[in-house]
Amino acid sequence: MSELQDAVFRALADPTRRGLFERLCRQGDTTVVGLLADAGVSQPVVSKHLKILKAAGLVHDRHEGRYTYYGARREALATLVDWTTEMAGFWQDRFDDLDDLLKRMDQ
Amino acid sequence: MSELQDAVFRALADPTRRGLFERLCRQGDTTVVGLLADAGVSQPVVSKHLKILKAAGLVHDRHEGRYTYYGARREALATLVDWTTEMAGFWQDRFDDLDDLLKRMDQ
DNA sequence: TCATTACATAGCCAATTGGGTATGAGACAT
DNA sequence: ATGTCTCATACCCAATTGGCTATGTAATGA
Repeated sequence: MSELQDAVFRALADPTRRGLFERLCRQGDTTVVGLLADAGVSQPVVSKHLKILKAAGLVHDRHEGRYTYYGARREALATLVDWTTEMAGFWQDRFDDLDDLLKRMDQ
Repeated sequence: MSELQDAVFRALADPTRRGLFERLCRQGDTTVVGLLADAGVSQPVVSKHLKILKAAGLVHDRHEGRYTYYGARREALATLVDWTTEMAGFWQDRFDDLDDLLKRMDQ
């Protein structure tokens, strides 16, 4: 029901956007042209996707001269984690063996 | 890049589908009519969404007479957890790098 | 000053998506 | 045997989405 939750899930649903976010996680702050290289789409499309990721709180931007550096906001992933944890929680009430999932989440 | 990962993210992007999955997590195996109550959409639409969730491995179904019971498949959440963990991991790595860098600069 | 570079926005279009109604196929009850 | 109930599929439609090109604006460099 949460507005933010919906924005996060929706933003990460597109593979191009997920790819952009992944690259920002891997390599830190990057300019649009920097991201353009392996994005597989045109520059305006990259800008549009970044705008959507920003609206979902998944990235931040910083202007330096004519460059705009984008970076991942990993705190936003908490939305995903919280939801998954909640779903797993409902399960814990229902089943006894959650080991595999819980072990993964422990890491 | 993973086919399954893409299906999972895409399936959970829609609020109606997420709602269905949530209810299955909360209340265990349920029939289509059972889910129909609070879904806010017509029965065929519920069936269609369940089909998409099933294709993503997020739910399973079991036939009993004229009823079809759907249930959440917990293993599928591992896809989400793994991805999130990986993204968080890159963060950790970069943090370590930064730490390392700062230590070098201290000398 | 003028060209170039970095980026965002606007406008366009085809494909996908999420919803609907109509209908068919089994299972069950009367 | 017939009607009802559960569910899935087929088909249709409007809205959204994801891509493109063209263009504008600001910063930089020659």
